[in-house]
Amino acid sequence: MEFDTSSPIWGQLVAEFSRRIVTSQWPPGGRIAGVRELAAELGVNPNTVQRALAELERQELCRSERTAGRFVTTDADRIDALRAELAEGAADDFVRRARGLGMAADQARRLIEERWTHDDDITDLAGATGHDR
Amino acid sequence: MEFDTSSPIWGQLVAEFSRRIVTSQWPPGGRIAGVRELAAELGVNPNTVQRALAELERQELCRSERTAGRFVTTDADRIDALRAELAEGAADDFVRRARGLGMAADQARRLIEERWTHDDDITDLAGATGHDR
DNA sequence: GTCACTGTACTAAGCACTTAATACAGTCAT
DNA sequence: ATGACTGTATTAAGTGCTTAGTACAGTGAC
Repeated sequence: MEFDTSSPIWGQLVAEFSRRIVTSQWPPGGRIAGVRELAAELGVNPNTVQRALAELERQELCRSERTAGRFVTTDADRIDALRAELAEGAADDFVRRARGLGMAADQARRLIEERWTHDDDITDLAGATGHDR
Repeated sequence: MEFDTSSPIWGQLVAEFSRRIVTSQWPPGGRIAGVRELAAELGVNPNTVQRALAELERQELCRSERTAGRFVTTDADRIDALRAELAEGAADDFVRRARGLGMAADQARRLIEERWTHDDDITDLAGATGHDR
């Protein structure tokens, strides 16, 4: 997996593991691979994985059985709440950035619709909110 | 200004300064306050401001007159391109995160519309993409 | 000339993150 | 009992970010 060097890897792992939980890639009650195995899969140090999982545990998204391994929570409400948190976080980030650029609601909506299908198109916003010329 | 401790401040300054340029808060050709003044305004070290402005210069968004100060580019096309880059970046980030959560296009659209007006509402997504219960 | 400003450069210190390398206690199959 | 697995803890090293402090060259007003 590729990581952004400009923010801590353990934080990016928290996001990735959370995503796996809400998409049931890591199903409720399922056993999570060991820190050494995850570290090898992700290409990072076991200590870094450990730190990310400790944070997931703090959020009660998983629990450690100490010697048997680590398991995803069986609390479906907690998982649904996590999904809502992540969705709202993504939406609020976009709204904050779009408003910061001075975009209007319909402009933002059109932009999202456009980027939804093709992630590597080139969009020309020049003139829509641009300068006098 | 408040900064996220989990990513470099100079990078957050690049984003903030870019925002000021595309919103004409820093108008084309306008003089940019000195590094010491900006640092005092933002509550950071002048060295950190310097690093952010050096990056803006590398992107040809401003140029240094060495002793007279620093000025925003007068190239309106470059500024329009920057606005498009920032808008697309925000949209692509949201699309990537929303798809990663398994959201459908109309779900994503509704979520954005909802978060556009009220940034601190509580949205209940439980059941929309949730578990069997 | 003097003074106040500009951008720029450099050092030293402190801090968080990441890594490698061990080490230890508990569980479980054999 | 032995060996292989679990989570967890610790140390040392290297790196990047941020800060404080200092310094220097060039410009312009007086």
